[in-house]
Amino acid sequence: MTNIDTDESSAGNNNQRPNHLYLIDGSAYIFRAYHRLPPLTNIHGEPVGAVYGYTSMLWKLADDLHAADGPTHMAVVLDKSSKSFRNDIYDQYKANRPPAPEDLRPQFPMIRDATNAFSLPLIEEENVEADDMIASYTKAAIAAGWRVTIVSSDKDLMQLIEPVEDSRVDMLDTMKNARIGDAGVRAKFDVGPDKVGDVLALMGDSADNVPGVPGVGPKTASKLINEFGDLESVLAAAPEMKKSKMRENLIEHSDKARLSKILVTLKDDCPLPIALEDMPLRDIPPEPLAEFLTYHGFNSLLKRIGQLSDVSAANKAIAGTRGADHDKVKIDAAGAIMAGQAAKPPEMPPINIDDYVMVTDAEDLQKWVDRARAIGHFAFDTETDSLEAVTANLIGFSMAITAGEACYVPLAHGGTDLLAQRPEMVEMKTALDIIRPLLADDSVLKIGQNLKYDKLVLAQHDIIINNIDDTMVMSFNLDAGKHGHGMDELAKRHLGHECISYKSLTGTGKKQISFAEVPVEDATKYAAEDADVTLRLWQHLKLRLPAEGASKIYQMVDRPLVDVIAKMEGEGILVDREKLAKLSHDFAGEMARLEQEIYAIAGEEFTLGSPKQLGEILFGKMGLKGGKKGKSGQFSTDVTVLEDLASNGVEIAQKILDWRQLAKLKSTYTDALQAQINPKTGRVHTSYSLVGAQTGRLSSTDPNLQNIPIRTEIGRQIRHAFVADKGNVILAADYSQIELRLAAHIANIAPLKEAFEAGEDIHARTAQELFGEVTRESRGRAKTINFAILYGISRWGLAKRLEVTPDEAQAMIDIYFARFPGISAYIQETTTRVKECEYTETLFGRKTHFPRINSSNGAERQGSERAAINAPIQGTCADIIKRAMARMVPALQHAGLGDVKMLLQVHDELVFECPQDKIDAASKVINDVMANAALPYLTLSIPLGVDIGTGASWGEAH
DNA sequence: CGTTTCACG
DNA sequence: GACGTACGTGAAACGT
Repeated sequence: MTNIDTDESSAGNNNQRPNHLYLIDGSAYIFRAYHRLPPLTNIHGEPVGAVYGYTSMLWKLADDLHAADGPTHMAVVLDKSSKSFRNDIYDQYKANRPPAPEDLRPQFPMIRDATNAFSLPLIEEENVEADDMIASYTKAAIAAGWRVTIVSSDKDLMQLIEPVEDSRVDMLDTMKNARIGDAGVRAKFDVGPDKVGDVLALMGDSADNVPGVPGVGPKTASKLINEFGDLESVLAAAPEMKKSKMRENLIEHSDKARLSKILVTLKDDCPLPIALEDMPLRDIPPEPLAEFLTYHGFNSLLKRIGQLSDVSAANKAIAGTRGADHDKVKIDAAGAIMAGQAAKPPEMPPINIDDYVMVTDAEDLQKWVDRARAIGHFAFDTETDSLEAVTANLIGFSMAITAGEACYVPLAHGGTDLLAQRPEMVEMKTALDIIRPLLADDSVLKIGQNLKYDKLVLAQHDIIINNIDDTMVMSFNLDAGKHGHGMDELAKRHLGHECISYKSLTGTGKKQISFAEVPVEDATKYAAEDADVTLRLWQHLKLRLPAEGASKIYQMVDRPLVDVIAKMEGEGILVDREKLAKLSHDFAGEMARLEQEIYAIAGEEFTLGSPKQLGEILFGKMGLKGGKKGKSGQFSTDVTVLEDLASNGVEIAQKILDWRQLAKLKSTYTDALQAQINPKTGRVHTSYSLVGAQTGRLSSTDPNLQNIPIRTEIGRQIRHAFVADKGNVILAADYSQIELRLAAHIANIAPLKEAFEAGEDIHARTAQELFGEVTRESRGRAKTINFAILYGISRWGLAKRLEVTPDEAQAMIDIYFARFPGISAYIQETTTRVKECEYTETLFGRKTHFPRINSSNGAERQGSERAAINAPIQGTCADIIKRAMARMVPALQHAGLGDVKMLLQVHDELVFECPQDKIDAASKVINDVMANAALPYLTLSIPLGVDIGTGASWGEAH
């Protein structure tokens, strides 16, 4: 891990610091990459594992470039031929090397292409080894007063490090992400860098066929050198040593040792083919690099091209604004620059809950508001009596102006109970009138943790919050997959602070009290702390956003969505209560009938909803076959098991399946939804979480409106209960096959792209490619395989789904990969990359972290691998529909369709409530916005198809 | 509070 | 040799 100061002392005086030359030992890297990476092939079928590894390594360095003491000059050094002066003095030198593997040889010229693609100078001289060239350049650079970093892990090169604590030469091992200086050499060889040659001469090097002295290995060699000083002294002292095999060997093989010394000593006076000054590091021109990446289909790198400059700009911004604070910016395994959790947060006074102020009169409040306006930003938080924003009552609010400077404004403590003692408070209306203009002011930034909630609560009081930053969303854009994004967790992680728990104030369970009943003194500590912590978190996270390349997704996609989602939740959707009640009643009747039949067959009554009891009845008492026990030792009774029984004519199984379906529909939907109708609005208001799904999708709770039934006719009836208000229709617009389209684009699957371009039935096309014919059967299988591919396939998983043997499933996978070579390249490239940097990215740069991708637990690791294959596709889909949503509101407004309301999002579908006379106009706008949502940032190689339907209910609109 | 099942994309 | 085999979610019910 490399720590680089970005404070003023180093970043602020770039002009004065010495030139810094990075010398990349390209040849050594190729071999390591070749052996370390799986045998990847590019889209042309050429082996490119080593090329990919090499390209990734250069990429990492490109990030390093922008560090404060990063390179000013850079060059790649390659071996041109296998011969050098060493072969003239010792014909056995490197003679034991096997020839390069067949699939590595064609990669050597590609390494040159890669180097050229990065517009880096390439040094390769006939009859000169790369090591000697590196030694010569190092010597010249040091003589000129420069610093040198050798990008290699070759131990021979360690001789070039200066034997002092602050060596001007160091080595960088990009695979281990380690920097090696004088101390690193001593740790490895137990001698200083200047004695490494002597140690190597004694121990020899089997890889290069350097003989050394028989019987002397690294331990003995360093011991001898430390005792006698250098090789010649060791050899001279040998006759005086006490009699041993080692003494004999030292005497007998002294010539070999001297020869070895010559062989390992680097030649540092080679003529320099390019002058030092002629390899300055410039911005990397994107075109040649893009061309190279495109040719090989290195798509994940390709789409990150923009970041090379992004990172540069972001880092400069940090160096410029940070000034006095001493944060470290470090380079992680991926080379992404992170000011991570390990970094100390910006310096702030400690959190002291006794410093917080309670504001109880209007003049005081006005002073806080004026101060917030003067500073231009503040943290804000509302306190209410409910988690449900649409119905929650406002109890008070808190503000934090600077770290530690926070207040709470109680508004409705003591409740409405006339007997209760009401504490002194600013009158609600007065207080709201004072903060309303501030919250609406576009020039003052409002910082909050999940501000969507506060927006909804305050919307009840005609307060609009403009210009926001949301720490929860910021955290999600930085750390999705690493940890949760709740405030308490973030405070602990980033500030080392344990927040006062809500429960400690209100209690839990039966005894729980409303926040309005919490004493104002306690409420002040709690609420002001929330605002204070939010402000501190913001100061921490806002620095990380640009440094870690997360600004784009935050600013372009997720931040604008907070307003949009709040608006949708506030609208809610109209639900036909009578329809649901009737369904509940019908389901209950049918369930009762089935229940009796089931008990009759089973011969006893039992709890039908208990999988445990059911399993015992079926496989124990009735002795049916096909019982599988899971790890809990319980019989499984899930659909696959019951369907299996049913298809074998087991009557009870089908009845249980039917009962189960009804029980599910009734409890989860028809009963529950009625209870979710908001009494104030008469509509159902779901709550969307912007941070709920690691891939960037939304999730929906209370109630979940993203899993309303559709697949079965009986379940589908529930959709008919979601209706439009008078004079309106429900308009449902969904992306057609968007995940497959994006997979075709991202993995560059030519036949699928053609099919989408031509508007073909994609599963039929897949069936044609795979099985040579399109039948109902083959199309169904093709559909299953298509989805399996998106999810990271395994032969066993596919076998289970298709009810074939794993071997047959594997055969289908093989054919699929052969017909669509892009997909296997994508899978290989994605898994390789995620193993290196532990995150994936969408086309819009959204990161999802996979901290368990290198787990030693196989199941855990493979699970992460499959998720990582899926994440860029699912995540890009989420990005696209989110962009469509953010643009939809102004687009409708602009078209004079402000009364068309966006109500729901279901991953690839948007549901609107639309005045009957505006269906055509709205359809056009909605289609336009959705189909073009990727533009202009991203031009896809496939069209995005949108299907739109309308009807009196959601069910009819499909 | 964990497990099982099942609703959706 | 076992693990457990499709990705992402949330809700309800059971049973400890």
